[in-house]
Amino acid sequence: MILDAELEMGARVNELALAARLNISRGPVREACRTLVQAGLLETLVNRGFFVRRLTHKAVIDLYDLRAGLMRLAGALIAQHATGAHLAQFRAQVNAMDQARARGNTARFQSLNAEFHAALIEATDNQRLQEIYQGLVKELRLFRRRGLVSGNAMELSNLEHRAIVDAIAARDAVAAAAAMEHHILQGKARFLSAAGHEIDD
Amino acid sequence: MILDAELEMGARVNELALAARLNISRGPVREACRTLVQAGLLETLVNRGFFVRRLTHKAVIDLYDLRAGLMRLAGALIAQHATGAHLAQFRAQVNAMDQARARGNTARFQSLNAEFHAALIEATDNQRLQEIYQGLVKELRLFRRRGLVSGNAMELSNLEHRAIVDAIAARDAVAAAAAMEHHILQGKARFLSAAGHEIDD
DNA sequence: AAATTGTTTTATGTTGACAGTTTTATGAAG
DNA sequence: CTTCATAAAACTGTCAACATAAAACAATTT
Repeated sequence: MILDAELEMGARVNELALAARLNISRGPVREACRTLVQAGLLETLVNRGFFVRRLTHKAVIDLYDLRAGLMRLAGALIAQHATGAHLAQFRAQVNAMDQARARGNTARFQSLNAEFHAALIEATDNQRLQEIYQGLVKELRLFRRRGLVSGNAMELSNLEHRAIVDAIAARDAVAAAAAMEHHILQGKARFLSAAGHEIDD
Repeated sequence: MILDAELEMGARVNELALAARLNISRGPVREACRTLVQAGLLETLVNRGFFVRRLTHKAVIDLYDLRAGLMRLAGALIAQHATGAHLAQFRAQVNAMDQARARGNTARFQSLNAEFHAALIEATDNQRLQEIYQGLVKELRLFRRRGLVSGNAMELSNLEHRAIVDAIAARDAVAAAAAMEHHILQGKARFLSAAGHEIDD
């Protein structure tokens, strides 16, 4: 509900209403909310309840920096560990994104883009890194008014994707790390310059 | 209780007993456990309860890699943002660690070491980075039989600390990032070579 | 009319109880 | 003495109710 923007930022989570809607009692609702607090999607105020976390501009920038750091690490790890199957998958995903871009299908591009990033993180074979990264992505989704992406941005983004895959294929950990970091920081720059119709990554 | 090793790895958390000990009911205990699950200190099995997380050797290695990546990012951020007051604090902490080392006071060295790392992370001015890093440190404490550190390891460690502070003082983000990463990866190497009497960082 | 105070309403924090599952204990058979 | 089946105990998952704090509203005063 939070990620689908059914609950807007700052909104209070009514435990009783939510429990009624889900046909459960308040106990499980509260336990779930505690999980979401730790995940960064909710915040809690004593005797006032749970609220959808309000992300400041700075917090979003911080999250981009964090993602850049994690993705940099991911690049180095993948370059060391990736199998041929992984590389084939990455190439297929990048090609599919080019097709979506050619058709102007931004929604499909974004969907494929998220899958590509998830596949990269999975290939690191670092469970905790996956968990933390996916948590950050969810937090960022709090802020993204999912939408308009220019064809130009898609093209640039996918060129960066190719650079990443090429570095991994060359088993060049340093280059892969740099390409990953650069890609996320480009996404951060797009967010900063065009607040509103940014491309996700 | 988990971090003080009062509950050993793999142990089941008895909700009723814990509630009785704390003079509260099971509800708050369960909510706290849910938080600890998300923090990585507990794991949950349906109809069986909460268990202190069991860290495999690989999971510890993965955590070191993650910490290295986060600390690398921290180094770059600090080099850009640190104030003179920060630098003075860092230098004082490193000097204090040298004194503790000279006296062979390993406990104090470790305590100061933890403070130094916490101060570094704070200086990044990135709230989420702080939270995630401190979470990782807690996870790693699950594994550390806190103890014996050779004087030699302390000396090497503190030399790395000085390299970090010098790079920050020079406002060299690249060097600071590299020094940070190197420091943590050295810690990882110490863990790998000497399982049992490793130095923490 | 604005502000302040008192009252009602709403919602959270917590508790104790119940149902269902897992674990442990018990006892019979091999 | 071990193994398996059965019964008892213990514990988790969930619920409904109570107590308390905050918010909303009404009435009084300035």
